[in-house]
Amino acid sequence: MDLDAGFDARLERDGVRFGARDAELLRAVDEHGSLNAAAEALGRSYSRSQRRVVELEEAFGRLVDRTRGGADGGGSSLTAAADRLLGEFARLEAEFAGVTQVEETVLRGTVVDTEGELGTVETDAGPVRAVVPPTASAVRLAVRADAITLHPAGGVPETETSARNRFRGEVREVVAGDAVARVVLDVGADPDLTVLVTRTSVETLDLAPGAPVAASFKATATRAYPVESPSDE
Amino acid sequence: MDLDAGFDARLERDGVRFGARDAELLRAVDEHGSLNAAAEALGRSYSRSQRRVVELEEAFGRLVDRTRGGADGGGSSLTAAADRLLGEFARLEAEFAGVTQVEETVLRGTVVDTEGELGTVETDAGPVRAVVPPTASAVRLAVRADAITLHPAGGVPETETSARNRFRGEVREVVAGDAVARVVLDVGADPDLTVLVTRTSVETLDLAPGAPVAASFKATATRAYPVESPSDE
DNA sequence: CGTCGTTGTGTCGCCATGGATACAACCACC
DNA sequence: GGTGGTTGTATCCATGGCGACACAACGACG
Repeated sequence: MDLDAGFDARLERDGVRFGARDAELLRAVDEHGSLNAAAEALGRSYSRSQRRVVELEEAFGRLVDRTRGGADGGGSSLTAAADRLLGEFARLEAEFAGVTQVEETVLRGTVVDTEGELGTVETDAGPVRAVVPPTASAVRLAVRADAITLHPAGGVPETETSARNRFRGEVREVVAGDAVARVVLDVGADPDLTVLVTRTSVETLDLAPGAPVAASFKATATRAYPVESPSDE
Repeated sequence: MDLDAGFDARLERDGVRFGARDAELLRAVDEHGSLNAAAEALGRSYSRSQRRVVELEEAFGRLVDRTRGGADGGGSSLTAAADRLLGEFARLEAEFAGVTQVEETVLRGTVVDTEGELGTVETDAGPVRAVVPPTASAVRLAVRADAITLHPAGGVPETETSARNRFRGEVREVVAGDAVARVVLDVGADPDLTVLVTRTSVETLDLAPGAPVAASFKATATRAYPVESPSDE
């Protein structure tokens, strides 16, 4: 499906939302040294940009140090608070971007047991402990490729680690990238399990098609979602 | 800081964005059996809602099966495509929500080496392999609490697993929840490392204040961000 | 064959966002 | 003391999203 997942991140305080557009503006102020030049560079009107800064400052505190007059007419620069805000926003955006970019394998299963927020989901590849929604029996289980750790097939008994889920499988394919490799694992379930590891790991673990391997991932990093059809009345 | 992180998720195709508002509408159609009743229930105008459905269908394919006339006047129900779309959207939203909810520890460090998208970041707790931005030396390193696996202090040599990062630490605090526990670890760095594990793991690993323990996490699940101050010219 | 609650379609107007423009205030420098 | 490029502020206007409303089409059922 050629569906693109996207998002608009925001930081909120006192009902005021700091979004991508605001971040752009502050970055432009930082880059050009004045609100005027910033608005110009972004193709926005000065008046609106100025007002927006004031709005933001009412919620987030002083963001811009302004100087008026002088040989160069003055200018504006960011406060430390604005720097922090921008940093926080960048981190949030990067994290969201990670969600849309990292591959994940979706297994189908049914919840057979639940205690608190955790539950056990029975899948083709075996039982999986995961965070399950309060009321749902048929679920989809999404496991991020970067959340799975690989081990030698014979290694580490399950009790030795806090990763509660463990599959035994066979390497089907290794797609090596620059520094990162995508490993596709046959674990006896319909969709193969794709795992993201460093190339170093590919070597130390001797990952090649046909090799046996164990895959483990944490229950707390695995989320189950009610299976689509909301019309199951 | 009382900053709230938020987001608006969307699925996009052919430039048309399917957002939370659209999901609400489709769910209401499913629930009430007609577009009319759906719009009514959501306090929206029928005309706008109807047009929106048509817009969406131009990009995402048939979403609503309509019946006109009949004793009950007709009605609408969701197609399988709409169910899938809603499922996909719910998953996306849940995943984003996870990002804003799961705690993470942010370590400061400097990039000392880089190959491809990966790099080595030197931190107070030792070197960490992580996904690093192309140009940045001073970085913040965010590690999600649910991405860290715990092991007995003496266990598993590093080469045995694909988790390239390993810290040795001491349990400082265990906050037990319903089924999940938050473990705070002293790893010799300024912010303590918080880890999310199941209560089962707390028992099998004998996690209690003062206990020695090893924490490992994957390089591919660790992201570094340029340190805030964009004004470092 | 009329009824009734739908689905379609068109038109109007409200309102929020943001651009355009004008003008006052500022002030180091020449 | 004038100059120049800022920061403030006010006002008007264009646009888009959406509600309000009106009306045609539909078709099983009584």
